[in-house]
Amino acid sequence: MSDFRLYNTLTRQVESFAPADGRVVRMYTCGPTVYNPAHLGNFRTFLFEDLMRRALALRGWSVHQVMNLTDVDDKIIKRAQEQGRTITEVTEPVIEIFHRDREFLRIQQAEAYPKATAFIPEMLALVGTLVERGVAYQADDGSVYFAIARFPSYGKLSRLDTREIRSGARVLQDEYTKENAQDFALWKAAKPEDEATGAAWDSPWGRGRPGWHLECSAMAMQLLGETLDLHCGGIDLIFPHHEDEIAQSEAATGKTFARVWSHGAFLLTDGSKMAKRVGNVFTVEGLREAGISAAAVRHFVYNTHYRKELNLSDQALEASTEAVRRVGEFARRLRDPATLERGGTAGLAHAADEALGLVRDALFDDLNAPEALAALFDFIRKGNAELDRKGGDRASVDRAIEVFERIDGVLDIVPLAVAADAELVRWIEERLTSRREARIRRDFVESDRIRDELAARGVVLEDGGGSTRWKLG
RNA sequence: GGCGCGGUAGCCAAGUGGUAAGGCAGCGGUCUGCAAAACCGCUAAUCGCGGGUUCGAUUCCCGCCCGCGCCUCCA
Repeated sequence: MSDFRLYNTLTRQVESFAPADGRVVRMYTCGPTVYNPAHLGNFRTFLFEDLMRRALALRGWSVHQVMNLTDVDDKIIKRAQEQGRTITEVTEPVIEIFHRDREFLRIQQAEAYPKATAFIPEMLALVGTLVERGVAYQADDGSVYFAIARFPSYGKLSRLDTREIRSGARVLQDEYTKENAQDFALWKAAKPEDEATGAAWDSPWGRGRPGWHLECSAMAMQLLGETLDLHCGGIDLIFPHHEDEIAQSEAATGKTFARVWSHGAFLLTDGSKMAKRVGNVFTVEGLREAGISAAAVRHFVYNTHYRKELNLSDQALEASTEAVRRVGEFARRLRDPATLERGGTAGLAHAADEALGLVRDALFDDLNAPEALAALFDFIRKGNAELDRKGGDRASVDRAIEVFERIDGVLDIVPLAVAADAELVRWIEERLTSRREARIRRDFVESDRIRDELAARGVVLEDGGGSTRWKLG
C-alpha cells in the first residue's frame, strides 16, 4: 500500500495521511457564500478539493465530502434588503449558478451540500453546550460570544501571537460590548433588517442568526462526526474562520476537531488576489463565453502546485488549451478503431505502467499535480511514438487505455469534442466527398479550396491512412 | 509591526546537497500533393542578489532586494 502524504497546516509539515477508520475519508470543505456567483479564485480552491477527493479515491479510500453553502450572512442580508426580498430568494438562484459552474468545471459532486439555514437547531445546541461549559457568554448587545481567553490553545492553527492581535485590535474595543475584542460571535442578536429578510430565528438567547464560524462547526460535526479526517479550504480561511471552528468544536467536545488541515493558495490576477473590490474578478461564465474549455482551466490550475500562488493570464490559458488539445488527441487515438485493430507494442504497455506509477507517486506526495501532469505528457509522447510503430499486441492498447482512463479519472483534462448539428455534419460530409474526388483526380487547387471553405466554418481536416478526419476547432 | 508564501529558460511550472521534469512558444527534420496531427532532433536557465556551512548548494543557514497573502468580510 502506498503512503499518502499531505501538508498539514496544523503542524506546517508534510505528514503521512490515512483516514481514521482506514476506509472512508471524512472531509469537510468550506463552500461558497451564495450572494454572488463564485469567481475563478473560489473555484481554484474547489478544484484543489476536487483533486484531493479524486486522489484519495485513486489511493483506494472512499471519500465522504461535505461542502457547506453559507446562505445567511451580512452580504446576503444586505442584498436581500436592497432588493426587498428574503435571503432565500437571494440565495436560491445563486446556488443554482454555483452548481452549473461546478458541473462545467467537472468538479465532482460532494456527498452533501448543507445549507446553514437548515441547521439552526444543531447550531443552537452547540451554542448551548459552549455556554454551559463557560466558554461562551451573552453580552449586553444580546449576542452570544465565544471567550477566547477561556480556550487556552486558541491560535494554534494560525500561530498568531495573541498579544499582537489584542493590541492591534484595541482600537475596536469601544465598538463592542464583548469581554475581549477578539471574541467572536456565535449567535448574533437580530436586527430589523434580519427580521425583514427572513434571517432571524428564535433561540434561548432571543431572536437572532448564527455566526459564520458556528455554521461550519455545527454542520461538520453533525454530518461527519466530532473528529474529521480532513478539513480543507482557501488559505485565507486559516484565520479567523478555521481557528474559530477549532475553538468552538474542541471546546464543546474536548476532542480534536480535524486531524489534518489543508489549505489551497490563491489565484491572482494582474499580480494581486482575485477579489471583487480589486475589480479583477473572472467568472466561470466569462471563461465559457471566451470559449475556454473546462479541460484547459483544469490543466491551468493543476499545472501549479495547490500551495503555490497562481497568476491567471491569457497566455497561460492558451498554453493550457494547447496542452489539453494534445491530451485529447492522444485519448482519441488510443480508442480509434484503427489503433485497436492495428494493436500496440510491448513498449506501449511499459510506458503506460511507468506513467501510472509516477502519477500515483506524484499525487500521493502532497498532491503534486504538476509532476503528475509531467508523467502524463511523457506517457503521451512515448505512447504516440509506440503507436506509430507496427504493433500487433491488442492487450497493450487495452492496458494503455486503462491507464489513461485512471490518470484522467483524477485530472479530467480531456477537452469535450465540439458538437456539430446534423445539418452541419451533412454539409461537411458532402464537402469531404467532393474534396476526395478532387484529390483522386489530383486537382489540388480544388481540394485546397474546399479545405479552406471548411476551415472558414471552423472545420479542421486531417488526412491520413487513406481517409480524412474532421473536427470542429 | 506580527505570521506566512513565492522569485527556476521568451511564457507557465516541477524538483534535487553532486550543475535542472513537463507544458506552451521558436527552429530544423520525418510523414503528407501541400497542410494538419504525430514523432525525431535542436535552441533556450550563471535556478533574485550577497555572504556562510560543505569536498560540493539552485537545494541547508544568515542578510538583503522584489512580488504576494493573512492579521477586518474573504476560496
